Amino acid sequence: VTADELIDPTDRTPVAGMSRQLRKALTRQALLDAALAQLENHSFGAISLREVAKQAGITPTAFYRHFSSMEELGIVLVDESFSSLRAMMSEARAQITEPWADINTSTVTLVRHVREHLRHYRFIARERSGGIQVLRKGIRHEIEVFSYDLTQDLAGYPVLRDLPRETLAVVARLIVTVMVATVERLLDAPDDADDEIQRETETQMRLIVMGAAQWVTR
Amino acid sequence: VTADELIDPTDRTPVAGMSRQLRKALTRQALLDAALAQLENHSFGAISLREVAKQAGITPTAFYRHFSSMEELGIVLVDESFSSLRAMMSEARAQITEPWADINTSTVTLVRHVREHLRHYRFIARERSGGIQVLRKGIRHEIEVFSYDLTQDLAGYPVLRDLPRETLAVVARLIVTVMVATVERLLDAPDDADDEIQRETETQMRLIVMGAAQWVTR
DNA sequence: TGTACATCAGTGAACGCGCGTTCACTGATGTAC
DNA sequence: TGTACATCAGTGAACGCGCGTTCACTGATGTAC
Repeated sequence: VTADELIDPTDRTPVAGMSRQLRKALTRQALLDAALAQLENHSFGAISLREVAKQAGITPTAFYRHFSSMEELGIVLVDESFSSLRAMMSEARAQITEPWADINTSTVTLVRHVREHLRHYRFIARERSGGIQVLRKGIRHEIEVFSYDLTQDLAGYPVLRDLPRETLAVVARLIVTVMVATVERLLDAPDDADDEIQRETETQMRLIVMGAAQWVTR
Repeated sequence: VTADELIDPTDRTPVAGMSRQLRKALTRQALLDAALAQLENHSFGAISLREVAKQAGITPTAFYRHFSSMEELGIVLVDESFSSLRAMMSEARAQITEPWADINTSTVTLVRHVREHLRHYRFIARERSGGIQVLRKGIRHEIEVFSYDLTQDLAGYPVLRDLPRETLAVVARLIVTVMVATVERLLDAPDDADDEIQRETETQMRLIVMGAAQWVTR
């Protein structure tokens, strides 16, 4: 099996030595990629099993060898979308220093990460408020967990040390709200607006942390 | 024409003295209401002309006497949804006093207004990120105008007077982001969470304004 | 006021289309001996 | 190592369904005289 053969998962010509297991995994990924491609222009509720199968290079019936329904594929897509975000976050968490430096680092990282995973973020942003309940619930849950983790991180900053736990959670949810809004802006904006959006987000984060630092002494 | 006859716009039995114009207006509103009802459970891209016509009490073909397509109906629905919000805002604008009191008033008003216009807000919240471009664009435009108006209002507060105009705009967009997030939370939450959500939003708004007031003196 | 004609909101049959899902099948891969 | 059988990813025909849209129509409302 050469690299070229692996590169095109829609090539279903028999290849000596490629195991059934590997071919199946490639087709499965081709289905996920085909769905993600269609999701650039349509919401999840508007894409069809037939079109996804077609673009992945299989017949509609073969789809069922991989997923029991489009909904099941959607759930896998939510997980796939968040997994690289989770990886990014645990890297970032290892490099925490102090708020004012971290705000710059994390906003720059966020903007770059969105640009590098546009299709996943577009999917998440759309389906977060979309019509398919199970996807909406899954996405909201991931974001809640994210907010909770951020509350923990905020508690580590000396400048916020004296805030009650519940207030820290409110601040964390506010920050996540700003992050979500930033993602939405990036998805709508041309590439050359990235720096402008990053600066605005950074300003907003600084405002929030300044307000929070004042909070306890008001 | 009695009140009873006017109450049921799906009643198409001839009524002496009801003008064609009035009957047509009633049917048109019945179509908009039917669409709004279906939008409680489905995104706009997922509701059909046939179902909307059926629920409004007319045949699918008669739909075209009122709108050239579902998309056109959607645009009217966006306008209808924002009109009561705009009315609320211009009322609120007449009662501006000082930031700390206004934050409480406006968050309480927002929560109540969302509860009173649930269907419209749910439609807007979904389609703001939804798959139908013309609706998304329309909604984003309305929100931009809203942000611009808020920038003007903020400029009137003595405590923010010394902030540069562009910073005021950034603060205004941050506040609008929080408002949008609040609407989304209200749509997901049970009625008895309203007070909790209102308090959290109020806290977030106070944090932001405190941060902004500090901004100029940093 | 009465009559003849115009308007037009709503009807019902019909169309072609893409959809999800079923079914019996094919043939390469995998395994038991 | 060779043979016979099992597995199973993918095929292709077929189904019934709801969709948007067309068309010629009906009959109450509206208007001109």
